[in-house]
Formats: sequence, structure tokens, C-alpha cells
Amino acid sequence: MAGTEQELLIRTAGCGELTEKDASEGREVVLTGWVHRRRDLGQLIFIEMRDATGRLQVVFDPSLHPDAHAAAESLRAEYVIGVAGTVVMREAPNPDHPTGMIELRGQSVTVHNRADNLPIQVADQQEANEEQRLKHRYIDLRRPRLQHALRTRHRLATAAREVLDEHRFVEIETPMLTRSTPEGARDYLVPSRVHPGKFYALPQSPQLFKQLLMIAGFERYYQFARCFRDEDLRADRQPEFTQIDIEMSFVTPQQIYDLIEPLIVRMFEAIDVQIARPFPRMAHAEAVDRFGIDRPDTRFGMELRDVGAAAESTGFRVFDEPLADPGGAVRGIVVDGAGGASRKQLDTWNGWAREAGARGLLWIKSAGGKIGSSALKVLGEERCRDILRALGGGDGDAALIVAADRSLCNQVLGQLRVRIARERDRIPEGAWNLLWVEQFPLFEHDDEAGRYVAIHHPFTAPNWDEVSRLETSPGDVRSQAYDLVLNGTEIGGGSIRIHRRDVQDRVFEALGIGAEEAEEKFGFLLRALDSGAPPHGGIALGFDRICAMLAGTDSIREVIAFPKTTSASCLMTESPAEVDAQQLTELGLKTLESRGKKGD
RNA sequence: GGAGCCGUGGUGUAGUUGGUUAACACACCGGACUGUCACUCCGGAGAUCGCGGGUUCAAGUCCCGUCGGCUCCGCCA
Repeated sequence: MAGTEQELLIRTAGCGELTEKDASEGREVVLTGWVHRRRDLGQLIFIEMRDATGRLQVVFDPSLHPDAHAAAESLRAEYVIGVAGTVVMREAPNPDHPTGMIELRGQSVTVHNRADNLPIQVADQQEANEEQRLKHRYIDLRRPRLQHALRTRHRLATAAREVLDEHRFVEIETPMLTRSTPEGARDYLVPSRVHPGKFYALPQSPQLFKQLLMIAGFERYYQFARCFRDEDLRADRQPEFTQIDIEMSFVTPQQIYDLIEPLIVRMFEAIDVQIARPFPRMAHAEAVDRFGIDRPDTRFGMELRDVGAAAESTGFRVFDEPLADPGGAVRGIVVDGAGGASRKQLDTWNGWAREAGARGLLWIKSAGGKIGSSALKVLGEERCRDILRALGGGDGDAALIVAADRSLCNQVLGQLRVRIARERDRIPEGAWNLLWVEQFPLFEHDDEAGRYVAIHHPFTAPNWDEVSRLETSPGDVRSQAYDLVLNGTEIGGGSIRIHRRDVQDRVFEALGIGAEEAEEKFGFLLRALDSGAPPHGGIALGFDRICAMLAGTDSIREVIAFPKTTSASCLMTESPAEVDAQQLTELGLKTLESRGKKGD
């Protein structure tokens, strides 16, 4: 039996791999791993040992192996050890544990390394706060939950690669050091030493490169692409994130769906969930009208409706003003079963509506035939009853109404709908609603900038039969873009791209990007379009978000090994950090004194 | 850029209307224990309450500022 430190380094089995068969054979093994827990009974010492394959109980019995038992007395949580021994059936089995029927009878043990009293307790179900977890990420990652999350991520990546490979896609890497592009998010910049005063930008996505790969004739490309955006962060946004970036030549949106749907289905299979195909589709306009948002959560009802005739000629200014405005509306949702909602409850909802941008929320409730409303005096009982009915509600229900610009109504009610559904537990467990949203407008008007901006990006193709309207009514042109939505979260988006120079020129023109600027910023793309560019299109899937959802967590930080905080810092490496003056000089850079230092 | 919540031994929390020895659990140290499995039992050490300022006879507790974490709005083609 092995006994030296060197011998106890060479493992012959994994903790989670051993079975009752090994026990019945009395197999002798060497295990390496961490002390997960210890239970010292004085004579008998039990150690739960953990490695990447799982956990196994090791027992040290002084009457059998006194030296090993003596050595085991010094073991503490998270010590790294090697143990040699015999796999045996337990005297007192524990069916709650995967390896609970067997144990290792420790014959010799060595400590490969000790561990301090750690800031995060691996074996404890009690969670450290996120600041501690991020600072000591290498310990946090030992915890079963994060081990599981990252292993799930790997399985999903593998599933996607398999499907793409089966469809003859080629994985091609594109540059991380590229040039800054106008439009879109803020870039992360990298100064050039060789070209003082000039900067690379880290890619917000490999958009242009993948189009160029189509022009280069690869026809089917994919990449697990790291993307960088210097914008404010959220639970589902990190400054660097991963997209499954896909592009195909000679395709219609239908062909993209026909590829992506099986890919998504296969990813779900990796977590043992069956998903039905084809995924439903919805026009952007319908999504906004029914759900108030372009990424509707279709797992529950409470859809938005216009109050319609019931709101007309009431003499109520709150209604009359929006209705007199061509862009205004009076819209509402019905919370069924909320007819008896308390004043406090309604105030809470009103507060949410205000947070979402509304000036106020009007409510009508009906319980036992008795009407209550924040506008009862102005509207009267009959009118209130009409409005409730117009929104699809009846006795026992409550209607929540917003009168404002149509887009603000949608925004407020769309947010309210989701928040109330969560509050009232209206979202079914275990439902996975996938949905294609299509027929987006090509542009939307940016009132601040006083011009049109691309809703998707400037390379998105308009519907080919609407190209003629690019100059006359750009706001009405629809694009060949599509988003993939899962339970109200956008998990992917793409489009058919513009492959003809003349169309691209006209889109740039509509966006207020002049020929000169287009040439300077995108000259390489324009020339490429003139070199025999095939019709092409693709999609980018938000891999972190997909992983988070399928791993059952709300935050993508849980599926990223080393994530950053909401202020884009890494608490472990303490980046970003200041650099030597010499480095700056070499790069031709100088920092502004006035910006002040943080962290003092 | 804005709003909200949070910051107390190594870790997670408690700490009523400001009142004198800052409590509990886990981890840690010592002791007891031969079948535990979140082992149990006994004992011990360990925090001046993120930082700075203010109010007060008195501040973990109230006020202001600041730093950090989280959530949301704006932003993110």
C-alpha cells in the first residue's frame, strides 16, 4: 500500500466514481482532494473528501491503522490531502449521499497543503456575501453550486458546437484588437505603443468580421466570441461577455430559424428539458401592442388593451388629453382576482407605475358588485364598470390604467405586468417559452439627436420590397431582423444583412452618415460589398444569459468564472488599476489630474 | 447620470424609542467522545461597528459626506 507523499499524489480513482462494486472487491485506491468536512469522534475520525468527481467519506480507525489516525487528527477544512486505503461497505450507510453506501478505510494519509481559516466556507450552505465571494473567487468556485453552474455552461457550449459542426460550420477567430466604430455602445480602447496617439478598440461584437468571412466564401461561420461594451452593468450584463456568433450565406430568416431551433433544443437536452418546435413567432408591433415590450414574457396573460370607446367623452382631462393627441392612448391591464385589492396594494402598484415613468396609475376595482376607483367621482360607477369590461375584466377583478403617450403606456404597463405577475405568483414554474420576434422597424427616431438610428445595427437589411421607402418614409421601413426571446429575456438577435453597396449607401444616408464618414469608418466593408458579396445573414446568441437561465440563476455572474462588479471592477485582481508612469509615457498618454482618484 | 437596499469578530447575522460589559450561529484554539454524516458536549480566544465629519452629557443606533457591494431606471445598435 502506498504511503509516501509522492505515492499519495498519484490518484487511482475519483471520490465520486467509486461504487459498491469497488467495495465488494475490496479495491485499494489512492484518492487526492480537499477535506470537505471532518467529524472527529475521538477514536474514529470521519473525513468527507472532495475532488472534481464528487465526495466520499474516509474513515480513520486507530485500532486498524494507528499512524494514519494520528495523522488525520490534524486535518482541517480545505486541507489538500492524499489518502490510500481500501474501499469498503459502510457499517452505517447514508442513503442521502450518492456515495453513502461505501467509504474508504484510510491506511495512510499525507497533507499536500494546508489552508487558512477561510473567508468563505465551502462546505456550508450559508452563503457569503457577494463582495467576499468575488474577492475570493477561487474559493467560491469550489462550492458545489458554482461547480455545477460552470460545468453546465461547458455542456451547453459542447452541445452548441456539436450542432454547428454537424451543419458544417467553421469556427474562425476574429481580432480582439480592432477599430472603434460609431453608433452602439461605448468602446473599450487600447492605446498603441507603435502608433502613439492612436487606439485599437475591443470589439463590441465581431459583426463586420463575420460579414467579411461570408464575402470571403466560408458560407457558414461560428465563434464563441468575447464581446466588450463599456456601459453601465446589470445582473444580466457584464463588460465582457460571450456570444455564440453565427453567420450564413444565401439564407432567409427561415433558414436561420431552422438552424437555431435545433441548436437551442439540443442545449435544453443537455439539462434534460424537452422543447417543442417550431418556436412561435410574433411581429414586433404585436408584441408591443399586447405586452408593451419587444421581448414579451408569454408565460402568463394580463395582456395590455386599449380602453377604447369607454374612455371617450368622459370630460375627464386625464383621458381627454391623450385621446386628443394622435400619439396618445388610454391603455390598461386587468389583474384578475384583485377586485378586493387593498389601498396599500394599489398604492404600491401606483408607485411602480411612477418608477416606470408614468405620472400616475388609475385603478378600478370591482368586488361583490361594488365598484371602487381612484377616479370614481369623476367617472361614476357605470363608466368605471364599462372601462373594466372594455379591458376584459369583470366583478372580482382590478383594472390598472395609464393615460399618456402610447409608447409610455406600453412601457409602464409592460413593466407593471411582469412585476405584478411575479408578486402574485402568476408565472408557471418550469415553463420555457421561446419566441421569435420579427418584423422590427429598421430605424427609430432619436429625438435627442434629431435623426434616425438603427434599431438593430446599420448593416441590417430592410425588407427588400420596402427599400424604395428608405428616403420617403424611413420610419415605416421594416427590417429583416429577428430576436429570440426566452421567458421575457432576449437571448439572441440577428438579421439578414445588406449585401449590396447601393442599399448600404442609402441606409448610411438615412442614418445621417455621410459618404465621407462611411468611407473613413467602413471603407473596408464597402469595398468588400463591391467585390462579390453574397446575400448573407446570421445571429448572435447571448451565451451567458442562456447559461444563467438554464442553470437556474438570475445573474450571469453565477455562470462566469471570474466576473466583474456592477462598477466593472474585478475585486480579486483589483482591476482596473493604475499603471507606471513609464508605461504611460511609452504609450504617449497622460492622465488628467482633475479626474481624482477612487479607492482612497 | 439618477433612485433604492446593504456595510457590525475570519464568515453569516442580531442589536427596540441613542444609555455605559456589542449578542447569536458557523469557522478557529483547547478538552471529552469508536459509526458519525450540518456529529455531539464542555471551555476559550477573537469585532470599537466601511471611512470622515457633525448633533449630543452620551452614537453601532440620528444627520451630512464619502468609499464599496447589490437591485432598478437612463444607457447597452
